[in-house]
Amino acid sequence: MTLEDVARSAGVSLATASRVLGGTARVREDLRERVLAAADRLSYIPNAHARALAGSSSQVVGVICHDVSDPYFAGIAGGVMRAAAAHGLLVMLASTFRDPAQEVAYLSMLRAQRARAILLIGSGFEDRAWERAMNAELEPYLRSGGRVAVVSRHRALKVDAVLPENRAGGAALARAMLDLGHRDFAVLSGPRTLTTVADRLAGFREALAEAGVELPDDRIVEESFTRDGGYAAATELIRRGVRATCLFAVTDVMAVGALAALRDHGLRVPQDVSLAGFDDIPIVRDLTPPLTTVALPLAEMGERVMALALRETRGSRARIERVGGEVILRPSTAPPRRP
Amino acid sequence: MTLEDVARSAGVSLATASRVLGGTARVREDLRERVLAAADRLSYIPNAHARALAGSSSQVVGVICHDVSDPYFAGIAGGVMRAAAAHGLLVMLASTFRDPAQEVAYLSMLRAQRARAILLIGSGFEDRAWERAMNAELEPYLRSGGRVAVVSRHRALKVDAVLPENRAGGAALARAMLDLGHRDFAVLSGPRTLTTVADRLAGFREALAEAGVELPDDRIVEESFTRDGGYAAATELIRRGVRATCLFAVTDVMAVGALAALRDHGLRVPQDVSLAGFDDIPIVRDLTPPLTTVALPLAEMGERVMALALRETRGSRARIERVGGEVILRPSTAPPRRP
DNA sequence: CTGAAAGCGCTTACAG
DNA sequence: CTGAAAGCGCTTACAG
Repeated sequence: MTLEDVARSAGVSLATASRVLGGTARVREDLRERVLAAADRLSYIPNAHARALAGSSSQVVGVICHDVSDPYFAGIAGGVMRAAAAHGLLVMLASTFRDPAQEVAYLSMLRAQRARAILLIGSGFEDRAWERAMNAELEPYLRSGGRVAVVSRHRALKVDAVLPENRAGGAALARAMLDLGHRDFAVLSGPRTLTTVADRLAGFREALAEAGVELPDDRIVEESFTRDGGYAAATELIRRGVRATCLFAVTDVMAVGALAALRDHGLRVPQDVSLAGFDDIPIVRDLTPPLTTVALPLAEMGERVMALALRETRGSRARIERVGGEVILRPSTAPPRRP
Repeated sequence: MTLEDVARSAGVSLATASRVLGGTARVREDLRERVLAAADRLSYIPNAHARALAGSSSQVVGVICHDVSDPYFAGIAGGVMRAAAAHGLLVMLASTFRDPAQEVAYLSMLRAQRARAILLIGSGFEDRAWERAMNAELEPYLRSGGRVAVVSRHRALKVDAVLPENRAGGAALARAMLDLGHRDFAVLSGPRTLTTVADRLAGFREALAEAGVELPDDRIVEESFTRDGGYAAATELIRRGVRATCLFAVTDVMAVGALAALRDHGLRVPQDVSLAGFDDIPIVRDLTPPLTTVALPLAEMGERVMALALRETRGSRARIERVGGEVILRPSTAPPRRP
């Protein structure tokens, strides 16, 4: 079932059938109707590959994230999908499972697919070789007219970006905890090669420093970026005998694990120790206690990064859209108990 | 940058270059190396559209689910993505946001993309018109060699399927609750036009009936399939003054909302009322109290549905793989308090 | 094993 | 406005 069949069945030329179905040019009303009728009658489905090959632009946008099953990415992906639906676009979604090499490989596959735009969702890696490899893929793609927009990375990639204010958010959270009266902190961190982690940590630390509060390196435990990583990090802190009154998990997902670890070790939150996260994934308001966190509008970020990728760009410079994080105080944090 | 350029640069014919890069035929070693070197030197990226058009099969599989940002689908999607990566496939993911018409529309777009396989994840709708429209898309797709596999639906679609044992799971959960001593139940249900809901409910009800316990219709509250739907349903139950000792939320996501509602109304779980869910999404073990549920191996289901879609199928009949649900008793359920 | 050529299903200048 | 034709970038019989 090809356009050829439709054209023949409608008694018009291939070109006319194409123009009707593609909506690319005005066609006499009666011919138009005959083509439409024929297409319908034959249940004609255009071949997207032929279309793309022949020049019409692709309706596919590629999205690369670390892991769709992580609530943070799932939230952003939800926004991306909604925006895609609104524009009649199809989304190719790839999960790298945090493997930099996979990220480069997917980028290459997406280029081969001639995706109209590519969205990179999630923290970049602070890794020279990776940056070089990424740029080697990105640059020719951009030159050939491809559009790239990212959420949450910046450093070496000069493309449109939606940037959560990780640093400012970390700092605001630190100040909020200082206001509560805390002076002894510890951090449950993810891999610091992730820019997101580095930024949140830096902001948190700076705000503490401004208040004259130190955060020694042994108060920072680095674990994997998952619920179990959070559990392990909290456990390690307890093992070290760290006596902090307030814990900052660099992501909510890690905070969820930390909360479980604290409970398993008989520590009450917030009576014995306060705990705060970052992101405001949907579940954290339903934890016991509900989690203090820095809220990011995940779905909206997804919609905005898509909008950036779709905007007309006549050679204009990379656009950066900053997304503020709002500190939301919930019962998981409280003033420290006076000894 | 086309294959033509690579061939010229390597001093071979287009055909030879194609054979080397496509790995479709044996080529003399020295020519082979020249082609590879040229492709590398020119940073050649094949055009997937041209490849697909010219006959080589597509490397794309389409996945349609209700909502990626829902933990249930995110979990399954994670398994799908992992399987896709293992096979070098790209995944086109579409979220229908539970709109049957969107589902049909995406199916059509995926056909246009000539996806090698299409995966339908999530409950079907009990809706004749929808079934007819789906079959109208599916049938020609299958006839043209497309592969289709589904998770969680069956009725009218005769294709390979991974079927969670919703009915048996609902029944097993009911029996477990009966064993605990409960006799007064209520159900927080999602839309019953979703086969998944209908099945879980039926199983639950049947097992109760076998034990001589009735579940009157006014003990079943139907709300949307979300956290807020669960909250609303629990609230409605309380408003009605229903005096059940055990609540069954047909999905964990709804149970999360229900738990919050119960707490907000001053009801303790499980002391005042027991609560159980279904799915075992990752978060529920970290709730307070951890939630009793029927565990489904979400990621594995994703991997299995992909395996089904990729298997050789020389005209064999539809294969059904059943996935058992395991009742996991956690602290959210306890024997009813003796009045 | 290698190459010239046809063909995959469309779109779009180019004439008319 | 409409049609014949070239061309998009590949793959794959078909000869050699």
